[in-house]
Amino acid sequence: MSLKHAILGFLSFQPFTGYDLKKSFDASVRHFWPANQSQIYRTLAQLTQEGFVTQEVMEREGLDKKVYHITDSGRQELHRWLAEPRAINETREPLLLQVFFGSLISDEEVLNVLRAERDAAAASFEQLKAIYQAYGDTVKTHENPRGQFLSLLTLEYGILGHQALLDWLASVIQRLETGDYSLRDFNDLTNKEHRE
Amino acid sequence: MSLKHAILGFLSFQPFTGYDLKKSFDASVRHFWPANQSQIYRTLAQLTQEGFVTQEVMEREGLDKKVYHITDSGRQELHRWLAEPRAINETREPLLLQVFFGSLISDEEVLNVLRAERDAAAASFEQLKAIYQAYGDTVKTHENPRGQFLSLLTLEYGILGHQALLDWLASVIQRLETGDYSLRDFNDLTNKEHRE
DNA sequence: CTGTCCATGTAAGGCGTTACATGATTGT
DNA sequence: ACAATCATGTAACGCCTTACATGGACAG
Repeated sequence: MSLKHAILGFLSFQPFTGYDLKKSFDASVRHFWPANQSQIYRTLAQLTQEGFVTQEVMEREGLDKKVYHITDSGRQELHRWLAEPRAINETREPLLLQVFFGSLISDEEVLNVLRAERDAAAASFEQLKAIYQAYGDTVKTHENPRGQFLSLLTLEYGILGHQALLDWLASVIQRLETGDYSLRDFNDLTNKEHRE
Repeated sequence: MSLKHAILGFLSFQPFTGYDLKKSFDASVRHFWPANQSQIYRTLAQLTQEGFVTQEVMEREGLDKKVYHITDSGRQELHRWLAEPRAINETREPLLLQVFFGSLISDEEVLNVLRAERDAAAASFEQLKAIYQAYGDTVKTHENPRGQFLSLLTLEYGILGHQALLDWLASVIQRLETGDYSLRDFNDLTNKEHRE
């Protein structure tokens, strides 16, 4: 379970309450690992049970506040998970199902779906670039340049991915608008490996 | 639930058994919508209950064989779903968590993870291209050129996405190997919209 | 005095995976 | 004789989402 390890990751930086963890997720990793509140609380309970975190209870008016700390065995587990290559990750894309079965609906209906996707993708593309540009200069001055660099790489990934998506969407929309059923040619793509 | 609609999609082409549906998934949409056998059977039971499919029982030796047919209300539901724009789809990328928290492990450990990912991605990239090239010429001669074209577009998407991924991985690996913490410059990227 | 922020959780249900179980037919 | 293919399912567990519930503090 990756959510466990994402939480351990944040706690390895500093102790957090469930509430603050939620804010950290939303502020940094939500683009590639969204997490919701109830999930975070449940997972913190599990982590506590497994001995990977401990809770420090701060008495408050109303409900008590619980600050979570990572334990040594938590750090060990996190390290193990981070350094371990994962097998291929399976992705599910409802949009592609819509395209795949697109022959069952009209061109206008397909285009409607594609244009909506393009608009949404364009918006988050701009958003990612804005964040990227806002933090891009902070690497050298950051207390931990390597860590800052690595975390910004995830934004790079998002930007490049969105670029590829927008590219594809534009070309698909154009082909459908003109009734041109021609396919892209990928023969120019160098595949240096597997060649003799 | 998209699996429901993927199944309805296949059944809109022709009746299938659960077993054959599984093979159809594996042969065509597994790259963007993997489905396993028990899930398919459970979902077929649900669809039957909802009146979107009917079963035709064929008596056999051993267990009976059940062929599923889509109903009119199933076609209607499928159409509705296909034509409806979805909101943004959330994606979860364990690899990016590993990179984001990469400051907790060594360069060699990060590189190990990234190289494994690159190798896996390169393999599925080649696989996608091979399928694409095998079917690329069939559009014009296909009984349903539009449908064939649309289904091949999903392969295009996969190929472009993998290209972007491999691109990113190569450049990240190179920067980490040389200890170069510089970021990509995306200022050249045209964003024609949102500009005055 | 209304709403937002801080902070905690429970309940229920849907989606997905893994493992297990059955049993005939066909190919090596 | 053994394995693969055809074909069906159940059980159990894990992950994720949505909705609901509580309650003080503080700002407009």
